[in-house]
Amino acid sequence: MKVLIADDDADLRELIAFTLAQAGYLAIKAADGPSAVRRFAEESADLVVLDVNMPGLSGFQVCEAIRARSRVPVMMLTVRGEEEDLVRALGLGADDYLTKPFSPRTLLARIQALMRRAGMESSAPLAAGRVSLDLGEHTVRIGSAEPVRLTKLELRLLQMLLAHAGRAVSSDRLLVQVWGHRSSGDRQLLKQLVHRLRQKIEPDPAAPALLRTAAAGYKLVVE
Amino acid sequence: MKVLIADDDADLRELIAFTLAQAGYLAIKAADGPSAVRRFAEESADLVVLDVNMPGLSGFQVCEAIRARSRVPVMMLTVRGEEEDLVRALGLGADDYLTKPFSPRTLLARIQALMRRAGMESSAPLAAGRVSLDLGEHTVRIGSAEPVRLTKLELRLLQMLLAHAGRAVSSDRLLVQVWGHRSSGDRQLLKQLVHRLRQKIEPDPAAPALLRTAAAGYKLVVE
DNA sequence: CCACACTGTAACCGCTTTGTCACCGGCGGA
DNA sequence: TCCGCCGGTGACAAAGCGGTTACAGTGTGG
Repeated sequence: MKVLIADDDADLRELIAFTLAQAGYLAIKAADGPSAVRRFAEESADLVVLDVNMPGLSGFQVCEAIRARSRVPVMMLTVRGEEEDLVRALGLGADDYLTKPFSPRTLLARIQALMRRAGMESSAPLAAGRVSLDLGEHTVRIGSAEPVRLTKLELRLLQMLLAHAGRAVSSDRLLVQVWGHRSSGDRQLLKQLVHRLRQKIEPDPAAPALLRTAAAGYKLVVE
Repeated sequence: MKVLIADDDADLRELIAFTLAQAGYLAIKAADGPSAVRRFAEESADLVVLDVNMPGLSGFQVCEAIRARSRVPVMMLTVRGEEEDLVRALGLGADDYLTKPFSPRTLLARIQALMRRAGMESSAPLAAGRVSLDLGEHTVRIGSAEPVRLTKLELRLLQMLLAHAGRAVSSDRLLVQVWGHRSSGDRQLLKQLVHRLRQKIEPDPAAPALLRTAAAGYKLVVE
């Protein structure tokens, strides 16, 4: 599930991205209006979080541009007390509206509510290289092979690796992202999960080509 | 369009009623929880505005009662800064949430947004593939077979699956949408309901062809 | 009052998923 | 060399989940 986050405040942008990534969403970031519109088109996001005040194009203009092409849920962010903004945003077809400051939990709850409302449980598959993940169906497809069914944990692991395709992800981070919060001593779980996943997706599980061991963690190889 | 306004603060209630009346809605008023539930049933309102703090039954309880019977849009009102409330309200199936104090314009804009959204959703098709649902008669017809009578819950379940025909709908979402509240631990209910529905609509209930188990939920197969 | 339909609850089965343990082999440092 | 660490592997037990049967409570209509 891809969420586009457009905000020129780097701190806030990263905070939102981190919160959503923890919740299993794939965060796509943009720092200004024009790049938000571009990235939306490129990535075909499933939900958009838009700051009202952005350089280039305002959140309103971005919202308008997006609405011209798509009915994807849009959540607008603005500073407190600008009532005009709220009315304008909802008039432009935004689906929800949040005033800063807000807590990550609040944001997450509303985003989940929007997703639920939009009926977007399943969505376009995530893909990188020959690996494409279908979150709705809980399957991966490697190249043109038959899709393989994955369990919840396998799916989550692969999703995290896919989100950082080509780069190594540390064991600690994977533990946190897949299980939520584990002591770093719990490598055994990860070891097993990787093993099981390799059995499913590697042509030769003994010589991993896709899911490789990397410095202090693992990485997904996409050529 | 009828809007039910439930708030024990007479001033606020009248203010909201006046605002909505100006905008062309028919306002129905209730001053406490039990009368809100009663009036909702009597008047079959198209949208509900609920204060969280009310005598008799809290806004949450009223929301739960309404969700048990209807998917009408619900907007909750509460005092500022009660983050728990927000999470809880959205979890119970409320559609929007506003913190006091708010301006009448804000309320109106959000209510109109909710109405718009509800209007879009109500156009959801009642048929897909060989499955067609008659909400008035409480029946389904599979292909050209005889229509089958469904119970209230079976109808709701099928309606939800039909709204996302071909895609998987998670158990949690089905629980919220069919029963209205329910914690995700209550899978037993869903299990039973699916079983009973399959007995009615599947040619061979032991090998489901229409209502299939999918990743973390169920889906309706339409070829 | 009884019969019936509807809904909720419990218990059981079989399969899958997940957590845990034990062991192996390579590698680097004491 | 010996030892400990680390990743990989196989095996097994615990937990979870879906399907099913059975039964209890409730409300309705005859």
